Amino acid sequence: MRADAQRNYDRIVEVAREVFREQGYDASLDEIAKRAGVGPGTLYRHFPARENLLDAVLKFWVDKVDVATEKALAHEGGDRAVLLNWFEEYVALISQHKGAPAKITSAIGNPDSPITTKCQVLTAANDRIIDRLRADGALRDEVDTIQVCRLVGGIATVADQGDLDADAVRPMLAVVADGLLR
Amino acid sequence: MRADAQRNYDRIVEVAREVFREQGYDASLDEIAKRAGVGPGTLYRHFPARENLLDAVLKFWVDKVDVATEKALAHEGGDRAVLLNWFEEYVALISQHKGAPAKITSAIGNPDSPITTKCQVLTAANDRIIDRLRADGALRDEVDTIQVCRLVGGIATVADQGDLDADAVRPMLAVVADGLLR
DNA sequence: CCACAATACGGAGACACTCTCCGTTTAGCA
DNA sequence: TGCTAAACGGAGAGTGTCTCCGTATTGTGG
Repeated sequence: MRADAQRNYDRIVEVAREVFREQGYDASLDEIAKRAGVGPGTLYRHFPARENLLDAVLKFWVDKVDVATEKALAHEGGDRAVLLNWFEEYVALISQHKGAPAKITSAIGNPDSPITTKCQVLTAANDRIIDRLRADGALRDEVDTIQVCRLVGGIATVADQGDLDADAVRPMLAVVADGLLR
Repeated sequence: MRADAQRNYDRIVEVAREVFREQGYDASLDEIAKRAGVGPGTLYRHFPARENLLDAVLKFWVDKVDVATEKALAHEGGDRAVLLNWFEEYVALISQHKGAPAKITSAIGNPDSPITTKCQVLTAANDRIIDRLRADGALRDEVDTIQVCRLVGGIATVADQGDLDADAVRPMLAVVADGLLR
């Protein structure tokens, strides 16, 4: 990639991260272009669809997922506490900005999505937690990773769109956890 | 209301019901106006916000909710079967058109929403099912109606946005049911 | 160091949607 | 039938998406 192109690409992603956080995932792309000091044509050449921009914005976020997974695996307490703690982390991870939980969750299990690699990171993280709990014999047999991602993602989506706080979310996560544990 | 106003109102609702079903809840309101043979001004005078139109579209739907509730209460089988059967009905009820599960679920518990009366119908229906199961001593103590609506609504939202079919939804509903039952 | 592809830029503008304002029309009553 | 309150409807302003193409920049080979 040419040096000026790289510069613009990086600048757009940086600005998009900021604007998505401020205004949510529905923010105007033309405004992002303007704030980044480029024309709309430049933005759309680098990111043909909004989701491609989201994918780029989530680049460093992958590391956060890994850190959170490690922390969850190292969590003190019983299986239920581990699972609940992870669910809260998971919700926080996919709720970085308004509209993100829905976008991410609906992309899970869809290999054609521009953010499919990010979804794989998430499902892999869930796999690790689930494997650990399964090794303890704590989970029901039919538990499936993608289903878990969707269940918790659904709660995150509802919380995002209905402006619910953590106290309203926790008991819902507990229901799902209890439905998964033996 | 003047007779011509009533005529236009009814016609708009009728067309909206059709268009929402065809194109989802995000359909163009100007197109609905055009198809109904009225100017956009007329549509917006009757329905200042999109949600007001949704509210009107859902008028007869209330009866369906009541019928479905009766059927669920009369369901043969144990408590788990009753609950699962109701959840499937519930998902179907709020998934009449694309985008509806999210809109309805995020309005639950929000008295300022234009569709708040419709949400009350839904929560009342859930109350009846929950009361019945609670009378059997089948539910955990901390179960709360609004939480149940949100949990199942979250699944419906994810299914709607990710184009999941009933076979993918059922096991997720089962997890929630198991988390609610003793 | 320069010329010249190849690459990238950017903004004008087409298109779509939302929503309002206000001049015109119509219903229904006296 | 005539009058007034109610309702209509469409032009158009505002906003956002996305493309096309003339212009500008980069970096390489001579």
